[in-house]
Amino acid sequence: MNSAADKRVTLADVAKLAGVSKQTVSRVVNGSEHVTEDTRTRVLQCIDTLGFRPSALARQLSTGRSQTIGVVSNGGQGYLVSGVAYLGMVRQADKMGYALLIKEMTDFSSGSIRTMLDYLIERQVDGVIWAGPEIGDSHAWLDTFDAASLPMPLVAINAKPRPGVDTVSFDNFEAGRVATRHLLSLGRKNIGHIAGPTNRWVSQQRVEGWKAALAEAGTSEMARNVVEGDWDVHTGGPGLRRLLEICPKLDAVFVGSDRMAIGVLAEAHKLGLRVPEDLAVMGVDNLPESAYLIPPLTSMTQDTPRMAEVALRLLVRRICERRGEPYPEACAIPENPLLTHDLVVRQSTLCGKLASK
Amino acid sequence: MNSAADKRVTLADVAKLAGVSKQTVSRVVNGSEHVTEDTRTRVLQCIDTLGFRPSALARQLSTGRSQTIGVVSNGGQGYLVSGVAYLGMVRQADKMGYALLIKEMTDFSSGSIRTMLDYLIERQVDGVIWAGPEIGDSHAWLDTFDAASLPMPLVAINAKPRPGVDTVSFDNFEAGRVATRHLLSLGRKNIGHIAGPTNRWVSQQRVEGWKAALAEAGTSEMARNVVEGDWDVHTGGPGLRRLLEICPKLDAVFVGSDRMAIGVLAEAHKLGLRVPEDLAVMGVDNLPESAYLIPPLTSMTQDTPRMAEVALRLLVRRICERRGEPYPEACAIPENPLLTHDLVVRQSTLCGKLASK
DNA sequence: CTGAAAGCGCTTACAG
DNA sequence: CTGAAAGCGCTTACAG
Repeated sequence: MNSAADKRVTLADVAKLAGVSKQTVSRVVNGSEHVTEDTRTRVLQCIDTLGFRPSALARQLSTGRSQTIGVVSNGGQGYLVSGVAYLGMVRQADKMGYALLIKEMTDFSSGSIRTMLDYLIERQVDGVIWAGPEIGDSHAWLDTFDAASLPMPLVAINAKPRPGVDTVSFDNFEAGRVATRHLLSLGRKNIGHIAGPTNRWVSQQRVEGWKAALAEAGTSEMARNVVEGDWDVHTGGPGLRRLLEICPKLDAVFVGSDRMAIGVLAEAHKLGLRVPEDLAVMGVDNLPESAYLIPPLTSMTQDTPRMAEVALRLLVRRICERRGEPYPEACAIPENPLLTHDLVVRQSTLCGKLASK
Repeated sequence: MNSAADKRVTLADVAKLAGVSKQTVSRVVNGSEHVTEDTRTRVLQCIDTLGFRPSALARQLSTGRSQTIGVVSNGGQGYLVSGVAYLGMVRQADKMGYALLIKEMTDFSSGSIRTMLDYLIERQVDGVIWAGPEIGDSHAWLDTFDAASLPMPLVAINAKPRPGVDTVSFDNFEAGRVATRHLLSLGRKNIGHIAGPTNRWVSQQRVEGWKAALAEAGTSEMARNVVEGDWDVHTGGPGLRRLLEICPKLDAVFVGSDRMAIGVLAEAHKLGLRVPEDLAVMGVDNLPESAYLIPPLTSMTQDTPRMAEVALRLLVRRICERRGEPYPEACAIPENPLLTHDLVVRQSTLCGKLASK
């Protein structure tokens, strides 16, 4: 009898049963204080017997806020962003009372971007996280983006900081520099770098960091020892082989991702190169698995869930600001924060001798 | 001037400018045929000049459909489900014109479940994917679940099939059996199993499959060689050590996840056990990395994105059925399908001699 | 082909 | 403390 097939129970139904106005029921539902304890309990009871569930849709339409944040990603390529980062976002969104509306983009033509933004506007999301990785000129539209042209605030993650656009990214330049310095500090003389795709902002920054470290050490000639991978494990091996062609005396390699580094370790093993004695290897990401590789992999920890969290908080801050409301303390995020990686040294770069220098 | 701060442009605004009724504008927006080419172009032009974006919210309220599917997950534990599976869902949802509303649960008390369902009802999602892994009695509520009590259909993934509840899962029993048969076929006599958490349905099924294979082979005495892990890489090593205590002559191990298998490989290496000569090792998941481990890992491929896709299609089918509408061909999914894993044999179980038997 | 009316289920001022 | 009215922006019959 109380089946879902029945018509939806509305505020009006409750009001009628309780013998009050919709108004009053609304007050009870929203916890207004201006209701007698008497009527409140009566209304609550009617809500219960009728199994009333307020329609969020209707509320959203009248209040103009959807308590929803749109997340635009590109699933195919952003492995980490799509997986681990979601966890950070979902959790944070939940805490702040927002739901996440997930959308995916497959190309970044200006038409597709317009369509996506229009969709989000139609859905009236309260804010947008632009989570697609910056590939080529995929984010070029942000260069001329006028924040005021969008009815809701937008925060980009893992993209190049731009004036007028909120961005939460890792300091990939610094990551490249710290990694390279580490290999230099081991006394390695022929270091190579297997970068991520060269059209990625993240990769480019890491390459710049690597160059900077080499320059600091007066060894800029190594800068040509760079090959391109695609982040994925299967490009690690071929990357190593190409590096060995460029630089046969290669004795260390800074790999752009732990997954490619796994490929490098496999290839080194196949080639009979001892790690770290003959070849020091390090990656970026510090996957849970990395500590258990053979040998355990030195890496740069990248706290992706944290990036997602910070982005969400910043977004909520912007949402509140636009509405002229105070924002929660937790949302006091600095402008365009650059999150840092941490170096975790393990056996793949640490051979007894050199380490204890 | 056309800033977003301005009031929202509505159907009425367009109607006024075009000198027609809201009605007609609505027809144009929704591509109705009963509009003169003349008025259509005029209206379209007005839409363009005004930058009109129809409010999905308002449409949803009047049509009663949100074109949104609620996905309930539990981020902390469902690494794969939360990451890779989302990609399959998002993609499929997009194709079928739905957006995904992501929610996370941290506990499975009946109160939390009720709250979550109420939330989804309030949001008026068109359907629900229940994606939390089945842990202990987390899904017990489904045993007495009356589908008609929910205003929208629900599909559970990776859970025990139950009468009256749509479920899309892997055939983990068969996976356990196939894996164990593989190790038996190699001539191994002392096989062990590192299971996932014993309170997980998935783990239990695999253990049952493993027992079944042993029974078939008349070697049920091996069935006691089971220890529990938590799916994660760090429990692989300890798992192996405990197995060696139980069964010092251990010569093969069926590991419940590739990530734990990575831990096992690391531990075996540390103990001086040769893989596969002394110890054959295999996992489940067939991660991209697994082919590049040392040695390359035999595994059972688990197409998680496909599970997500299938679940979404089945859900869309149910949504259409409830409304008495025909459903897309792609949604003709069988009831409670069990997806299968594929055995991928690699070096970690394949030593020359035994393999060529 | 086109339009006036009523309704989706809430909330926001405004009175009492 | 409580209620009648108008409105959020669209769509669904019903007429013409």
